[in-house]
Amino acid sequence: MGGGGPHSVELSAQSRRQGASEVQSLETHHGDRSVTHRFLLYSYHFLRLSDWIATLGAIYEGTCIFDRNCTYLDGKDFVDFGSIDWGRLLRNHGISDSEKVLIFFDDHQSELKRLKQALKAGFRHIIFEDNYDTGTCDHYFLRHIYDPSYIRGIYMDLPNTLDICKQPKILSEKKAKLSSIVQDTGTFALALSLLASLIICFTAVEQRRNSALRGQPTVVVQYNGWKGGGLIAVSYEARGFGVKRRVPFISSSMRGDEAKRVCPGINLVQVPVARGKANLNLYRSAGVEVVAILASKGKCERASIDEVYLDLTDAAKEMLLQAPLDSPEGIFMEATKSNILGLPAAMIYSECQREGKECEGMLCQSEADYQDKLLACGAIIVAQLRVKVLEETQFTCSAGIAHNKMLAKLVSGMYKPAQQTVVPSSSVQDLLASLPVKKMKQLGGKLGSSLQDDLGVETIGDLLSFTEEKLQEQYGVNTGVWKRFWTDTWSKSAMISTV
DNA sequence: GACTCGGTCACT
DNA sequence: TAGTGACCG
Repeated sequence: MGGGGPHSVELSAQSRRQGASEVQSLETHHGDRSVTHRFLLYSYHFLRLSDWIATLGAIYEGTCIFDRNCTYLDGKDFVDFGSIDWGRLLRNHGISDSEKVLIFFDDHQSELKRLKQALKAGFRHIIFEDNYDTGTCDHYFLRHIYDPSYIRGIYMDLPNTLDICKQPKILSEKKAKLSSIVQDTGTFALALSLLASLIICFTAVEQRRNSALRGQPTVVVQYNGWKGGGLIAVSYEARGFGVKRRVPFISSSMRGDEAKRVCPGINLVQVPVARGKANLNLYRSAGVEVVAILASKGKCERASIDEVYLDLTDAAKEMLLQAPLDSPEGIFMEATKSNILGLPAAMIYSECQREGKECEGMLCQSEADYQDKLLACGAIIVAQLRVKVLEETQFTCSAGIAHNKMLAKLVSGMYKPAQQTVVPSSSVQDLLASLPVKKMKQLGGKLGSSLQDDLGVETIGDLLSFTEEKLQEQYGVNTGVWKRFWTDTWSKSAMISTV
């Protein structure tokens, strides 16, 4: 069933079963619509397709209709999309212009592979849909890397970012320092770090230990005696029920009893105890397992019990040398070889623009600069690593891929669980400009609050508009936090291996 | 009675 | 240098 990951076969079988009933309901539901255009269907499953058909109906009002006269390439008649003689099949349906066909992919296959095949067959209107629950699998495709606007609010363009603080009042000394950092960054633009963060490793570890907990809402608690114990980790299944470690606007944390009330079926796992205290060694060693895998691709720096930074600069450069990303062919080859694209994914929607040329342009992007290409390689490597981690440890993890640790960390949790987020060139400005100060590492506490309350700043953009004198007057720029802020923001945050 | 508590960093 | 506080997860 195509080149999917280990989940594909299983999910496809499930999807097929659901497909039969789904088709039934589609015909009933859309049967009274007037047919103005033939909708050719290639699919071997129809998971939640009805929703999408309805959506399409709204988008392409009157032009997209489910048609009884479908050719089903399904079951024993299955032919892979890329192997179908589309010219002949279209003619059989009286369609002469393939550019007027809308292709709808819901097959959880490599989007790049499909895009290439579709373009080759003359199709120009393509929608990719994917609808598995997040966290079950992962997915990655080029637009993530090459389309700066695709990932909202993330960008990396140091000179432009500096423009944010164009106030001439910045102390010349500080300015010089900043410039030197930027200069440094310019040369090291080749440097790339990324952060991978193990998601809720405590519950994941417990779920791996006890198969009965897998897929079940689970929390790890300590000090079971009072109100069910304090929550130290919450699985994503449990989060779906509204269980969380901290309850917003209420000073107390959620405890075991409260979790049980919100989610009666929840599993409370007692954290291991040694000498009367919580012993997290089990979870630490789980992290070590992951780091051991990541370390094969670059220097690792453990940031916390469940987070690690990985410097992929060399690995990315090497990949780029071996397979320059100038041609889509190379990208396709590498991407396919990397075995990341075939994995079913969290919901990703992409649509080629009306003109086929734009579509191809999106792919080629030969103007994409070297840094972005490195990021692209980094993203591919990370996807590979995450697959490997999943296979070898059963843990899923999220990752941020960026040119410095601060940005990587910042976005690593933007899409989760089990997803990765790339910080392409040209979006950092928007991100930082709109980033609430408290989201910035080290500004999550009192200092961040003071900045908001005293100076009225809401975003990093606001903050950067303040002069050095003002900030110094209020807080003193020489505090460690402040120095770290600048360093992490502007520099590559040189890796310090602690493994 | 109870908002986890231990690691890390910066400062003194 | 040991002690303290902020921050984090």
